[in-house]
Amino acid sequence: MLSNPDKMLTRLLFHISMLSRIYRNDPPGANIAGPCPDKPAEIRCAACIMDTSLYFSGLGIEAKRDLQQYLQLKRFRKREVLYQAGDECQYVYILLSGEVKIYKSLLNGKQQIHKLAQIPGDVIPCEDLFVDRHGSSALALEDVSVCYLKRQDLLDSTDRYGEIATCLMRSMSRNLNAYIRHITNLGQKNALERLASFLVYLYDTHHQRNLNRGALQEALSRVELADMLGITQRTLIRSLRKLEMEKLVEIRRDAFVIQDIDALRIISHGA
Amino acid sequence: MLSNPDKMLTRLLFHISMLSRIYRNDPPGANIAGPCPDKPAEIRCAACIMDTSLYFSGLGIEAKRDLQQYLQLKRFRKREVLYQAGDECQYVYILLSGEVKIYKSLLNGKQQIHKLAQIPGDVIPCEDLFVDRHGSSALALEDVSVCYLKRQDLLDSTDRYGEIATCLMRSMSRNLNAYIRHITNLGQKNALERLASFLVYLYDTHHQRNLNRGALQEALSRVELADMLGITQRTLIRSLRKLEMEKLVEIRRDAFVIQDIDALRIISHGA
DNA sequence: ACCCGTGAGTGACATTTGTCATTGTGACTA
DNA sequence: TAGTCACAATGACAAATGTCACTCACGGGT
Repeated sequence: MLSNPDKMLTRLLFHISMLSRIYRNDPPGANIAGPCPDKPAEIRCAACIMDTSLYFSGLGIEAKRDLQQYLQLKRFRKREVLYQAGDECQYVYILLSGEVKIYKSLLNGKQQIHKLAQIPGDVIPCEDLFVDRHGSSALALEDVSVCYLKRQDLLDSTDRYGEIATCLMRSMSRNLNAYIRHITNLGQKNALERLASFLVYLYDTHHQRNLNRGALQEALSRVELADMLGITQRTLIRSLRKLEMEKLVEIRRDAFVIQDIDALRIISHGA
Repeated sequence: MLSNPDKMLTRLLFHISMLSRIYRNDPPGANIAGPCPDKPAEIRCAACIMDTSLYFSGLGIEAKRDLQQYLQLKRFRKREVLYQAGDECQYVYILLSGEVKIYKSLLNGKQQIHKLAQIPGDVIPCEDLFVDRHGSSALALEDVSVCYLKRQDLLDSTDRYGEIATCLMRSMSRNLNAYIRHITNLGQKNALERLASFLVYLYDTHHQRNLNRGALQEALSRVELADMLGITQRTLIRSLRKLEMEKLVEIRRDAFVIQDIDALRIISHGA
């Protein structure tokens, strides 16, 4: 089976040579040692990969270079923790591939997933950029690769290049709207409608990223999906059953297959 | 009865003369015509009022001046609409006094209030800064006064002065965290816990603004409060009854009087 | 091939929440 | 002072959701 994230990463690595040249304003034929010859190519590529980011791709060369000096590459294994609520908020991560859940734990053991980072370029943690300690926890749902840099370095870079601030603001703005949608779902919709909304979201994001249209893979367990939708596992499965009965979606162990996206959209908007 | 918002505005107006002097680097005794002598004092004051804003007070003089040229003052009557979802997103408002609800309407007529702007300096709409059309609607819950300027002027100003971008990012960051809290409340708490959370929030924000500690006035109707907490009016009132029975809060027609904030905090964290 | 662990799914019942029609209450007006 | 209006509050019942103990199914390791 083909693993899309890895494929994407490979494609990105392919572009490194061209991009690193551009950053240094070298002529096309020049030797591509890159600006930091002491670091392995994988790390040098970090900044280049930003070109595929939804937010950072529009940056000018100067700004990119400025960020590049701080950027490092890192991988997290499936189920590995990026950070936990209460930890010092030292690093900012830019997602390259994989999926990360960001969640808050309550005293009674419940947890609320408030964000899934899955689009390359997603900034983690967007909400804690100006906070000393993390308010949420982050965990890799699959193998994940990220660029990361010190939060303070990013803020410094932001001061030097206004464009970077704009990128961050766009990212935050996008997040704000995603949160508003989430709030509206949780506040005004019943379990079935929330589930339909999630499936529509999944469908749309997969299309947006041109992933295979048939089966929507999702790394969340049933309990995690329930934690995100603000329902219990029991209710989630009841709702899944119902959508399956009505032939709107096919439920596989590891993926969902949408059979009637229009009907799902209608349900998600509230009966 | 003493109206706090108006009192605050009066106090702000009192500071104008001093502040406008500072902006122009005039000696203390100079004539205070202000940088825009063609506009009435009320409008000129707009920029100065920013000094009391949670976000803009830290700006340097140059940045403030830059913003000042665009700022205008405006008042909205109780129940007046600032903007509606779908409208062109042309202006940005900075709250001076009063309270504004920001909400999303669903097709089935329900509405979800996702934010109450009530702290002087709150930026409205924080989430639509990079969007052409409003995603939510905003309505004044009481008489409201705001500074406002064109969205594009603000963005231009942001490009010239990085500090302004930082202010906006801090504001957005604060909003993000407020939304995350809201999501967690809606997703993981029952009606009683949500209500307790709201009362605690009300208590804390009133204290933060040094309002009278006894009765917490709230401009929301019961239905609106229910719309914010994601429950129905029926359930809201049931929960209010329960807290009243247990002597944790006294319910007046126009205000809440907290009787046991610690117990409320415990309830709000989930049993 | 078997065991075992983890997560998915189920059934029965309790509890919470929603629905809807109706009544109560205070504020404003004529 | 009565009339009127909007909002607050209630009762009875229906529906949705949660709880909890349980079974089922798959995959990995030995």
